[in-house]
Amino acid sequence: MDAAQVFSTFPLTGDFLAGRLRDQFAVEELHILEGMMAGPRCLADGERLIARGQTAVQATILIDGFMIDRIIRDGKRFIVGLHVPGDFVDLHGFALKHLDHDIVAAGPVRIAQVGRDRLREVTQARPAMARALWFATLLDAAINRQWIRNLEALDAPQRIAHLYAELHHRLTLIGHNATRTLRTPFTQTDLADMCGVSAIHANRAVARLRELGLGEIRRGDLYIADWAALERYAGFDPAYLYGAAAPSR
Amino acid sequence: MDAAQVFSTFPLTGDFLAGRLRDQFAVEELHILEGMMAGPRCLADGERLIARGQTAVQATILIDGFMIDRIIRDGKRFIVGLHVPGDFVDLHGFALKHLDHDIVAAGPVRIAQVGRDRLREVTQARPAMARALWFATLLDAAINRQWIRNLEALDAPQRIAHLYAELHHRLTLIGHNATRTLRTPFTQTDLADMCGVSAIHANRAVARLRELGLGEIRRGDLYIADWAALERYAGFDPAYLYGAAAPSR
DNA sequence: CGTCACCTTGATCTGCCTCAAAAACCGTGG
DNA sequence: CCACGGTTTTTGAGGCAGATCAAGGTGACG
Repeated sequence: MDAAQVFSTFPLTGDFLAGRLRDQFAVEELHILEGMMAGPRCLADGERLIARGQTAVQATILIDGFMIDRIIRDGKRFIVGLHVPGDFVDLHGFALKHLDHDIVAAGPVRIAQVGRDRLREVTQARPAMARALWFATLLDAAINRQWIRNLEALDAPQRIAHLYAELHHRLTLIGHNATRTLRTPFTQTDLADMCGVSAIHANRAVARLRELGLGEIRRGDLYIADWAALERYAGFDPAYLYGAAAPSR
Repeated sequence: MDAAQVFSTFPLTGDFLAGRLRDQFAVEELHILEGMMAGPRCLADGERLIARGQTAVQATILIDGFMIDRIIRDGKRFIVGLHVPGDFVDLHGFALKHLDHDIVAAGPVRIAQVGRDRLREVTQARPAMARALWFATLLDAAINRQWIRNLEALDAPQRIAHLYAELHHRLTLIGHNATRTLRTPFTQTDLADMCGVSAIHANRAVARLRELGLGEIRRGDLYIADWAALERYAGFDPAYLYGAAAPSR
């Protein structure tokens, strides 16, 4: 099935686990998944989908655009996660009952949703589906661990480089080919809050990447010639994304 | 059932989800869980249980002691997670097939294990068990998110304070009452690698906490009079640990 | 064509790093 | 009981990354 077919058959869930376990699903299960989702529905830039502490009554898949996991404390914002199309953005809340962070649209997005009870039925009737959803949340956790390592190991320009390298790989897994340009809606303040630096320093880090000839970031969009050079600079190793290709060791 | 009874009846798994969902299990399921584990078995300080990339053939519960999730890169060590008794330390590997980090004993530990196939049988036969294990991995993820926030928000003394506050709460959930002393096997180098600072700076951060009268850390053991003061200093909010008590908002 | 959000630049200050070395502690064996 | 070697902790000095405060500049859009 080529990409166009995937999206006409599975307009809501066509990206779910694409490049990961998607190939291993029975076609029947892909249809069950698609059939249980209601939508699509749009959110505007900055619109909050889930508030911290709110009881989770549904699960949400991101179809188009980006969303962030956000913690606000003492008026300061910290971004602790980032979602691309095909991600279930609030699945952690399904088993935890509520979430410890907000989930917010970064730029305009399209989503689809399924109610908690329906989701529970499906997971109980189909262990394979439960395993897939579990897997999806563990992918989030693996990315979290990598973010921890990045914050512990990298300086500001490297963190930003790593972020874009990660996005590039995650988008490639779902068939978005960003060869020379990677478009995002992120402001430098967003990048700063993802990387744990001040907005001013994020600006200087972006300038550094430009000086080094590794890429040019303008209004969130990365213009780049040599992805391998960027990845080398950031110490990027895609193993933690659990793409379908073999693990790096 | 009081604590002594729990440990004579469930010597291997008595701490699993204690203070969290444990109360909601059917007694029968607690026995199934206990019965499937083989052990206990000991590991010495620094001994590696799982290597990054290794295919996961079993799941391991920590009974006594501490273990860390470690990534080594270019000869430098980064600690991306921390486990206390009752944690399944390598459960992420069960659904992901392999892990992106090593799991290592910090100090001597006791563990018990179950084979992958047996675990799969149990989770498929008992959706409640599958949900519980899923929940346990999501708890890890919630802690990861908090670590990301800490690295983004706190300076070195606050990070160390937060780490001990977290440990105190996690140990309390499983019935370890550390009122005036919290004993750990961590060197200042370990603390440094968990907090993303150099060992020398970790030492100065420890000294800072002493100066401030918040607590004295000697060879990993924290001597403390006022936990509330430490938590205030660290900006600690236990909501992310999903203890049985109501969420903080 | 003005306004608002975003990006850029400069200056100063602090936290943290690195290199270097000394002191305290711990287990071990004499 | 003490001497010993290795590990861990402590201290000092110099330098860099990143925070903060304060202005400008630039671009998108009504």
